[in-house]
Amino acid sequence: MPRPRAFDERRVLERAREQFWATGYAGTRMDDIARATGLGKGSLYGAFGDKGKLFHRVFGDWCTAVVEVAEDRLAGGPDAEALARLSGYVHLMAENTASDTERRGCLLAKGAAELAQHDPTVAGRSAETMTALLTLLRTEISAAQRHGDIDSAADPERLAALLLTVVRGIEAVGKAGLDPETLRNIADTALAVLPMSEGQKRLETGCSPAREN
Amino acid sequence: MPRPRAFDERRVLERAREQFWATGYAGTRMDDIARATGLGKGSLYGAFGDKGKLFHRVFGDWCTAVVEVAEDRLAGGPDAEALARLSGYVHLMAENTASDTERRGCLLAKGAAELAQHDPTVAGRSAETMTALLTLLRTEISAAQRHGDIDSAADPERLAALLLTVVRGIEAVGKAGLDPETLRNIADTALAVLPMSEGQKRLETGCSPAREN
DNA sequence: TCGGTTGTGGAATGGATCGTCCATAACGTA
DNA sequence: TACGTTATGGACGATCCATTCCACAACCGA
Repeated sequence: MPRPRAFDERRVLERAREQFWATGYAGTRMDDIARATGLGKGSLYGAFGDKGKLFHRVFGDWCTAVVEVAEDRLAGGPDAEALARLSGYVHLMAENTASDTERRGCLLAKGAAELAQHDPTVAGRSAETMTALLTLLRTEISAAQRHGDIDSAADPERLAALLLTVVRGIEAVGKAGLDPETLRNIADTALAVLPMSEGQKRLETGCSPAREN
Repeated sequence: MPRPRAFDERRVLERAREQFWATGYAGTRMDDIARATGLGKGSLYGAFGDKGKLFHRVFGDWCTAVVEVAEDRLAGGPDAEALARLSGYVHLMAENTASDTERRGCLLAKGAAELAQHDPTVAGRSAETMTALLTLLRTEISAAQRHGDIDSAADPERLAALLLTVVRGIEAVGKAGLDPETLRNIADTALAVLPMSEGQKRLETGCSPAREN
């Protein structure tokens, strides 16, 4: 019976994400979002509540996407390729930051930096996301250990935390101004220093493991 | 001849820093700073220009301090202790984040995340800071290589970039919600996976190198 | 075709915020 | 002690921004 919505909710959220991504939470005006989406204020507020709720929605979707990218790259596949999957993931993340010519960074980092301290929803969601990424990385490291690539004496939990830190750190130093080539090198180096099994020839720290992405 | 200032500029900048640190640039009101410092708006604007200039001043001082901490911990000292200095520095940075119970994070990361994209001054200053930290780390890594601790085949530039990424990454994942114990473990792990010289017994990845701080 | 319900979009509102202004205070010097 | 100069701090103005409101439009079922 009611009048149906004339807009595509997904598309509106995409536009809103662009705005928040570009100018942060405090720096984005609802007018900007209204103009970017073509919606009137009434529709915007009717559909999403208020600015905070809209941001939470966008932020949550982003976090979901971050984990999904990791799942696509990491989860599932033979143990023999676990190390390659890890390498592919870390390089992909480095490449994302390296090619972010507009220096927008990652909305997860940006949002957490701006709001996590005062907004429990943002804090909780970002913490969940970190935990999910940690689990994915740990699983793959264990797989690579089972296959005999990574030294089985190493604690997979710790190596996973290190890799997560490197991935998030690349984002941070990239935003802080390090050049793209350096960012790519960091990904290479992080993978090169992973402790390999006794039998494995240790990769040289000075050069890169195979880039398969 | 003129009436002298009744406030201590250093103290005012400290208070302003607290505010910007706690609530970010956009989230801090000049009225807050006026109240926190006890200054009236007239004095504030007369002494520091405007909100942007005041932030630049605070941000610049912070960056200087970040580099000074690194210099204190890293620069100068015998090659034989270079590895210990590196360890001390990385652990100190991890400890700083781990003990930041209010989750304020680092103003350098926060400011860069919020403003670097649109504010060339902030972008430039943060990039300078990264470069300075890189240089300090590279120098120490070279020293540790000379002394035969770190594998001399490794590229010190790359290892320095990796360590910088880990340090900044710890800050990022800490703000994103990882627990303090994990943060400390990350520092341990990062140091444990550094490529050691042939003759050196490789540290176990599962446990920590000596903590001297 | 018609009524009820919900969507739409722009005008209006109320509060907050940056920066200015100015009357006054405090200091050094003559 | 008197004067010129700068500091002080609170009131003020102009702007901005999140949110609400409302008159109207669009759709669906009867």
